[in-house]
Amino acid sequence: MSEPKPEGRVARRQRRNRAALIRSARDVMAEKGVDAATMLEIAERADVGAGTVYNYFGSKDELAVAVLETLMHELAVRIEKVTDTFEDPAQVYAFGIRRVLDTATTDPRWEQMLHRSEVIADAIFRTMGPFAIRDLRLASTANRFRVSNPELVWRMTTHTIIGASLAITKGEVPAAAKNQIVARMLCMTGLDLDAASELAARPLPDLPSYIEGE
Amino acid sequence: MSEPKPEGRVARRQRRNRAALIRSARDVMAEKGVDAATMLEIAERADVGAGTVYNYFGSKDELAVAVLETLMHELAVRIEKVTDTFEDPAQVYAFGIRRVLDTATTDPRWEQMLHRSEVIADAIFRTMGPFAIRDLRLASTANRFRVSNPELVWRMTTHTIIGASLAITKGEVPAAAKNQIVARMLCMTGLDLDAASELAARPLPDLPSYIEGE
DNA sequence: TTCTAAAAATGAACGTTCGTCAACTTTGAA
DNA sequence: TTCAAAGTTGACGAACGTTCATTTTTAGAA
Repeated sequence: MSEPKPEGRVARRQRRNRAALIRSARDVMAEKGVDAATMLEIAERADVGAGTVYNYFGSKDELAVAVLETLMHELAVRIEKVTDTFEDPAQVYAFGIRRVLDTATTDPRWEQMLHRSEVIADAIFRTMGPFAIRDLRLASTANRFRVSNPELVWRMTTHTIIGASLAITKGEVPAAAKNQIVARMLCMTGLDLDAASELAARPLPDLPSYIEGE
Repeated sequence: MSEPKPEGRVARRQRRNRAALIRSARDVMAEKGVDAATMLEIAERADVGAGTVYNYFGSKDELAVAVLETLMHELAVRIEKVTDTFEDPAQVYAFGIRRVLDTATTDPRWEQMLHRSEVIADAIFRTMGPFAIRDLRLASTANRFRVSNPELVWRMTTHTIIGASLAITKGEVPAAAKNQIVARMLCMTGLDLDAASELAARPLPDLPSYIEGE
């Protein structure tokens, strides 16, 4: 281990390049969609040669996943800031779901990504899973939910969120149905329909904006 | 309308070509996956020129959707044959879901398609929707389910099915969890967890094999 | 500061792909 | 038999992700 070594120019440039590439890819993919975004344009916007991208990401897909994870981590942090003042553990989980659904259907950067459902669902599962699964556990021990296998319920919920977001984005389902959607998703936690509907209809506090560096 | 005209050679050849293309595409895509299947190989296996494919299907994606719809229609017909003897309308819906989940995780032709989650979920929604939505309605009027918006519940369920199938296929969730998965999906119909679990655990009659021509 | 070997960046070139198109063949009514 | 319309064909263009030989930059030793 040679950790204490001072950060050299290489390391600094690599961090800058990596960040610039993710930022560039995030923008291009949000504008044109993942498929229409070309590696060349992404590289150019990041002020980097076409081949350099492959020193940082093994493939276009890997880059797309990195972009997704960035977006989701930011959202998870913002949600966390609000929910850690909540009393009811079930409400913490419900709030998270509602905000993810809202963001996915509102933020144009997410919308373009929705078409890679399986990739995005997996990214949500991994990135936001630690928060969601913890909340599911807490609410279960508090006897609000009845979840024996939180990983499973969370995985099913991520796919449902993406599916619902897609349907709303495509106009197949009105955005006004969001509360209904959330209620049905909450039913998967063992809550009965009435309790779930009530939980999904509670007032929704605003999210704080994201501040770089945790 | 010139319906009564006897079917000419053109029409006959077109039907043959179209069917051959779908069959060919179904095989190649099942073997190599949707992306790895090239339009050239599909055309060759159907004994047709490379350009001809585009007279029948506007794009590779359109062809993939046609393949999916064929598979799903066959499955829907097979399910229908069993369930129209059931007494409990809730069980009809539950059986359908269970069988779709089973097929998606077992049939190699489905497995390869799972990676286009959003396309396949949409195809399930449209192709099997008429059956599923009807069953949801029947079970609701019988007071077994509580579903005010069956289209919405069905749409959410399709995405959940695909997500769960993907997870099982990738080995992230054991196949033994299928009953749990189905139970949680049934919760979305307003059923409480215990009733849903019971319904998901009932003995599962076999499916008849598919017989060409309804 | 100067030198050097290793690490990183570069962008032209490569191999594939989808989808198009002008030439060709088949069809069936007159 | 004739011939315009409909259908088929495979070579082709354009565009993409990825590779790799070459050049540039770096960190540390002399």
